[in-house]
Amino acid sequence: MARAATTSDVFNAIAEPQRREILLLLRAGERPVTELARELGMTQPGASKHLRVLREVGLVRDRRAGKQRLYGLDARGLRPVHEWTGGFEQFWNESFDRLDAYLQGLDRTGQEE
Amino acid sequence: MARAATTSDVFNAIAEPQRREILLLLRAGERPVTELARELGMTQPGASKHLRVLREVGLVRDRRAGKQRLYGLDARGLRPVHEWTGGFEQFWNESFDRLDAYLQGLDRTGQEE
DNA sequence: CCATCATATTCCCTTATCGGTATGCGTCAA
DNA sequence: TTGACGCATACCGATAAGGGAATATGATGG
Repeated sequence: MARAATTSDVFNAIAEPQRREILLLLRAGERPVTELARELGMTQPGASKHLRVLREVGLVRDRRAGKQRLYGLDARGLRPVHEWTGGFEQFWNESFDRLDAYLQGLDRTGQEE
Repeated sequence: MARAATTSDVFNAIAEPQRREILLLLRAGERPVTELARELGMTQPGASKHLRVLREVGLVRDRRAGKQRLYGLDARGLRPVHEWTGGFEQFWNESFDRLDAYLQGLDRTGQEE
């Protein structure tokens, strides 16, 4: 049972580096599949499959334009991720104070390895 | 070649729902493995394995406390994720304007399926 | 040193994922 | 209608992830 109910989850969708690349590119505007594939150095089926995942979680939208199919960004799904990580914001500041205490302490016990 | 170079990446670490739960719990303070497992309804080995992933990407730190091993949050690694998604912030506002135009357009062509 | 408790690791199985290649399907032009 | 183009899907192989159960490791108390 690999990766449990992770599928079709936005967190999972952006766990893939190439999919993140696609999203970054789409900030500049819509693109057809072939152009995405070319810009990212992947095959056309590869791009299509990543786009399918992104579409299923709602991060991209597609639109027909003649023979082409233009993919566009729908970044609204990224907002929950931004907010989720934002829930830790106080902790990554606090880390420098409270965590440093840990780090000293565990260096003392765990250094012989 | 499943999941490519995703491994040992923070994005991948938080792609797992249970690992996200662990991080949320650890905001309230350090905890031993067994307590985490109990609170999340998973087995002890299961918790240990998830904690291992989180440790390898630097999201948690462990510290010995007698027979126990206390895990604590190190949220600094979440900051890049927060910033990455933040790079799309203007787009999830803009979406309501620009994207709605797409959506109307593609409903017209893609509705027969 | 031995027993015990807490945790990590290993093994096994099932399943998902990624990449590539080949192929199917829809659209447009002639 | 046919052929070319753009893209999606199916299939295949390799990989590795997640869960469970059993076991190993490590520290502690007596």
